[in-house]
Amino acid sequence: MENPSEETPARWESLPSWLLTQTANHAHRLVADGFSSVHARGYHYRLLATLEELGPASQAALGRRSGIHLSDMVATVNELADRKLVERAPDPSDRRRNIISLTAAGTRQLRRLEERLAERQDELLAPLSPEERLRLTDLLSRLLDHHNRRIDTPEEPWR
Amino acid sequence: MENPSEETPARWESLPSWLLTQTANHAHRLVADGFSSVHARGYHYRLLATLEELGPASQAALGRRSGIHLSDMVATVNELADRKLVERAPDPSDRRRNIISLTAAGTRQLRRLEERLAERQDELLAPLSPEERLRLTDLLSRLLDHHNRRIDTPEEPWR
DNA sequence: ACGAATCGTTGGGGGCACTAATGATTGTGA
DNA sequence: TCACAATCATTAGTGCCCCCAACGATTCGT
Repeated sequence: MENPSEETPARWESLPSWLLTQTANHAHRLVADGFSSVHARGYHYRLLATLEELGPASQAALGRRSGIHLSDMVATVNELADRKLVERAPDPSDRRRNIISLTAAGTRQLRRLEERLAERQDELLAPLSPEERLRLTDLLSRLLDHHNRRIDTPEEPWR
Repeated sequence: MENPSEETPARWESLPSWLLTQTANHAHRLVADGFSSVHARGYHYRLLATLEELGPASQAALGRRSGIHLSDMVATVNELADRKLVERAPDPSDRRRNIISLTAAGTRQLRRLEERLAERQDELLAPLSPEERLRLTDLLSRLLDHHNRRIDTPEEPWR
């Protein structure tokens, strides 16, 4: 029969979905590690970065741009606001909304997070040559684009 | 590492760690979706597949092989045993151990899960040509190998 | 025979993604 | 203009995967 010993690769271990999710686990571990060294996690970075990109905006707008679910936005803003990295103020022109804005401390924190993030990219791709890194990011970008489109799909089926 | 200049997507969206984790999210969604159509999740598949590969084995052995944490093994085995997909019996030769074995129904379930899994691989890689798929899996495999080695710490420095 | 290691189990936690329901507010169109 | 629809913030909860600490019971190594 087979080799019943230890180093045989399980069947699923060559499946693209497995390779992808497991490699992503490592990536996540690396990045989360860097983030945790400044007491942050992914959502914090995503929110701060989106805030810098958009400028002051409502939680809903930030959620749409950053991919953070509206209901997770609340806690994320709370956490950042507690640490004065972000400010939450009512929108006078639309009383349903809060306007979230970046503080100076928030900007500094964002810079730190970007540093940690950049450091880890190299660690993540360590075994690949520069050309291979480009190929990988290209392939992944295309996959991601494809699946994002399949999900966003603003409905237009009529006309 | 170039400057993507105009029409900047959010800065982080071109980072390898982002591409990887987000693509993995799509992969996970696809697969989990297939699994859930037969009332299963990733751990169930991994356990059943490992069980078929190893034959009856202890929970610890199955955990090591499948990458499922020992403490998660308990619940996973419980869930599968409740549905008679797996059997848990004491090991007479080592009373610390349980011997887990696959039932006929478990094998049938495994076949179903493998079907769902295979179906989704194609969906996942849809936008890529056959050559590109090979390149992607090759690159990912190398990344995964690299990071797995850095973590496993195979104990052998000793005699 | 002793301490060290292993096994199963319990009971947590963190992070990310997601759903449902609610009250408040704003918009829209008939 | 007024009823209805849509949006916003919030709360409360789920699911999945990964991980940690501690425990009693058992077996192993020396």
